[in-house]
Formats: sequence, C-alpha cells, structure tokens
Amino acid sequence: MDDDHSDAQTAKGKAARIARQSSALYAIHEVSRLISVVYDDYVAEHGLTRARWWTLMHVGENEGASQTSIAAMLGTGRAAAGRQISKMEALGLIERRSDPNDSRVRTVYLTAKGRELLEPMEHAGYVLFAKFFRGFEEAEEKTLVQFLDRLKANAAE
Amino acid sequence: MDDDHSDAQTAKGKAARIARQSSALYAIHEVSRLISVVYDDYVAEHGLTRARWWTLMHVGENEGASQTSIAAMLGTGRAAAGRQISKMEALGLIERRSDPNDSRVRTVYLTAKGRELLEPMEHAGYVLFAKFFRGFEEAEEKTLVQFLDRLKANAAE
DNA sequence: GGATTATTGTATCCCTGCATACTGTATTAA
DNA sequence: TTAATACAGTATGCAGGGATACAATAATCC
Repeated sequence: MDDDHSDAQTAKGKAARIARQSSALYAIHEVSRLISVVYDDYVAEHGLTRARWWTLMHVGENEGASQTSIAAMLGTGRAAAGRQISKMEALGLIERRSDPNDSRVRTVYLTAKGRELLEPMEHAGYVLFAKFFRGFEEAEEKTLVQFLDRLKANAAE
Repeated sequence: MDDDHSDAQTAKGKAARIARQSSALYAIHEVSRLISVVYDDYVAEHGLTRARWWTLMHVGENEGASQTSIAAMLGTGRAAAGRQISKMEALGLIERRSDPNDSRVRTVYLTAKGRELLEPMEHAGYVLFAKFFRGFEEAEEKTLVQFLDRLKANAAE
C-alpha cells in the first residue's frame, strides 16, 4: 500500500514513524500537564485541584467504598489515593468511617460541604470540556477515547 | 444528522458526550502516568528516567543551547529544566559551560558518558514505541498526533 | 485452634512539574 | 551615564504519583 519504491524511502518512512510515535507519547505528557494546569485554574476558587475533583466525583458516586476501591477507580495506587483522601478530609470535604465488618478498611463518604461542591464542579466541567474539545466532532472524540484505551491496554501488556 | 427524535434523546446524548470528554481527559492523565512508569522501567538500567531521557535527547540535538531554550523545547518551565540538568550533570551525563557573550547564560553539552547513552536510549525507544503502538495503523498514529496538537492548542486558548 | 498468607491503610523516600520570589546580568530609555 | 526594565538561572514550597516497607487485621490451610 505504501509507495515503497526504494529502500531509502522505506527507511525514511520508518524513521518518520518512530519520530511520530515518540512525539505522540511526549505530547500526551504535555497535554496531561496542560490539562492539570487549566483544571486547577478553573477550580481553584473552590479550593480544589484536578486530582481532588476527580476524587470527589468518585467518592460521591460510590459512597461507602473502601480507599482501595477508590484507588482502583482512580487508577492510582493506594498510597496516592490515601494521601488525597487525607487532604480532602482535612479540608472537610470527605469523611472516613471504619468498616464494622473489617477493621482494616476505612470507608469513605462525602460531607455536606463536599456534596455542595458536586454541582459547581460539574458546571466547571462543562466549561472545561468545551474549551478542550472546541472544534472536535463527536466521532473524533470517540476515536480519541478508543486510542487512549488501546494505549492503556498496550502499556499494561 | 443525529437521530434526535426526542428531547430526552438529545439530553442523554449531551450527557454521554460530556462523560466521554471527561473520561478522555482523565485517560490522558492515566496514559501519561503509564508511559512514565513503563519508560522508567525500560531505561532504569541506564540510570535514567523518562524525563531525563528526553532531556538527554534534546541536549544531544542542540548542544550549546541555553537552559531556557532547552526548557522551551521540553515544554516545561525553566526551574524544572534546570533541576533536571543539575541532576544529569551530577550523573556526569551533561556539562554546563558559561556563555562568553552573556554571563547569565549557561550553555549545555553532553559529556562522553552522556553521548554513549544516546544509542541504547534510541534502541529502547524503538522497543517502547512498538509496545505502546501495537495494533496501531500509521494513519491512526497521525490522527492521534493531530488530536493532541488540537488539544494543546485549545488548552493554550 | 494455630501458622501461613493476603490485604488494608500508612509512612517514607523518590521523581516530576508549576508558581513565585530572588540574584545577578543585559538591555533599553531618559 | 544613569535608571528602569527585561531576562537567565536558582531556590523554595506546593501538588501529584510510584515503590517499598510496615503494622494491623483477615482469610486460609493444615
């Protein structure tokens, strides 16, 4: 299918592909940082950050879940999730309770204060998503999600 | 184009789209972390990390550049780049020299030891890229790069 | 039951990046 | 020439996450 009418062409094509893959992976890194900065800017007035916002959402949708399961939902390790939960508990947004069935487990709930943030955060989300995906067609967004899922799967082997 | 034969349908579609955008942005965050972990794993034997590897590459291709310009290439702030360069100087991979024309500037060069890493790192790159992009067609990779560029541009407003 | 194994949450230390403030040094304006 | 301004690099403190080791508690397997 490629017009590989010469070895040089093919070699050049390979090099170009590698360069593209390389820059794609780095671009993901950059975009991730950019997302973080823009998010944080938007939600700073509520005393949140991107990571805390995500934690808030997941806890809100899974009240009573253990920290480990929250970590799994966030795709992070237990330590990272635990730290985040600690900080948000200190901010009065989250409440930890002990599980009567398993004293190792600490279940997590939103406080009233935390719950009050859900709606404004959701609204901030709309604005943010619109900003990032300006000019994107729905089909393109779906394709992007698929690409990311495939990358994730490949990374996990 | 959409089969919006009811308001509920449309509302549901909007919600779905927002959910998709949301998860896409989070997926970028996750994939970025995964890339970091996998990279670090691959290059750990050479005493490097993903960030250091990128720094090494950029310095190697732009010897004599100032730290600020390296930071610009990396897309990070001067502080982050400077720290990275300091660490790599401590590792003996990079050498800082003072610019005779501007004593504020510190130009950056690879040491022999740093240069020796270029090739193994390049090879590690091939393996890594192949791992991440397994199953990807070239056209898809190009599309992904375009998506990321657009996200980057949108983030920057 | 008792010993081994697995799991939960935490603490510690590392890497990475942002923001800000600060020190020099150039550059520019007056 | 002097004063104001801009810029390079650094230091510090913050946020976020990974890896590992640990204590306490379950769960399992003799």
